[in-house]
Amino acid sequence: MTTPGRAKLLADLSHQARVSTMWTVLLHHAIASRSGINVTDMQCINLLQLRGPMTPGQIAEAMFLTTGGAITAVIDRLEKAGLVRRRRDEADRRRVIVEATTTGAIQELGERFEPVARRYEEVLGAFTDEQLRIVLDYLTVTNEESPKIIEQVKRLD
Amino acid sequence: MTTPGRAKLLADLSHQARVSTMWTVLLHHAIASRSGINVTDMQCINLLQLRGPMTPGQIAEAMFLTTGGAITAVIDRLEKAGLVRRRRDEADRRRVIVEATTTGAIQELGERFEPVARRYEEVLGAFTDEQLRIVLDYLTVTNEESPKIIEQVKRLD
DNA sequence: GGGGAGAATCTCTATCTTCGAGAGGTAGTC
DNA sequence: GACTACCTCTCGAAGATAGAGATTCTCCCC
Repeated sequence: MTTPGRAKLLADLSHQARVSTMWTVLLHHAIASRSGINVTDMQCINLLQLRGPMTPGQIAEAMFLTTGGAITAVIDRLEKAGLVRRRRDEADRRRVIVEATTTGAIQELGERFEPVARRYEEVLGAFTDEQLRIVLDYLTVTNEESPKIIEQVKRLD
Repeated sequence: MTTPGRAKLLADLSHQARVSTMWTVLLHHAIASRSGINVTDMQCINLLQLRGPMTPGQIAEAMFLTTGGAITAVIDRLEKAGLVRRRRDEADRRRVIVEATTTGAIQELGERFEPVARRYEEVLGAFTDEQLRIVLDYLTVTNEESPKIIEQVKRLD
């Protein structure tokens, strides 16, 4: 049963969620800008760090870019900067596996933004364990749903 | 006092939050791609809808773009598409105020992605009112903090 | 061998940065 | 008030960078 109170709650949540996506994108720009790297390139690193090694084709599909032109150039730049590594898939030698490196440049990149992570955790200090577990639930559930929503958008027309 | 349980909780939250930012950026690409508009242009509309009218200079600063060329072109494209409107600031005639329109093209754009919003609310169906209030709190607090974090990143070097 | 998949290369276009011009505001001086 | 010098804000043009689309090359599978 949807009470008036809940309808308002959902509307407020939708609004704040949308505001949140705006800040997220802006924060990405800020970080990329300060790192001297491209927003696209940074997003590619994120992808590789969070989802593990991928082929250029998979990266292209996930990021809405073409294999030729875009992705090859992205990987070239990142490889040159020592942030990712290309290696042939020995099982299927047509394929290339791209993976984020784990030392050097990429560690520096991470450490550079430690203060941001710390600040985030400070903000969470206002919440009890019990409350944070609920927030964690929320994030986990929406994260699981996200790829499906993106698929839905892809098929919209 | 930080218990071992809480440390794990914070680490999990940081991780899921980072995953969430990744999906957010990908979702933005998907939506822009499907709307036949540029990611940058869409982010600009978001900004104007959520923060109200701004000058080209303010937009440029927020979006990490230069006033010349980039922003002028973004506004030109959006104005041509009927999504924003330019008007002179009568108080300071050097300034231009850019604002999102409220009818026509921009409404269609919003309606087009109704299904996404509905799906999001469906996901929230698994949570009680009480839990959603906590999530709303979380989003509100982090949204208030975001501009400060972005400022912090800008000043990092 | 022939068909197909996956990545890289090439050409063309779109978008962004840099530099500079022009219009408009502000403060100091007389 | 009027003049000057300096600042702020937007816009325009030329060069640089990133992305799309088509083609080529290597490798897999039948």
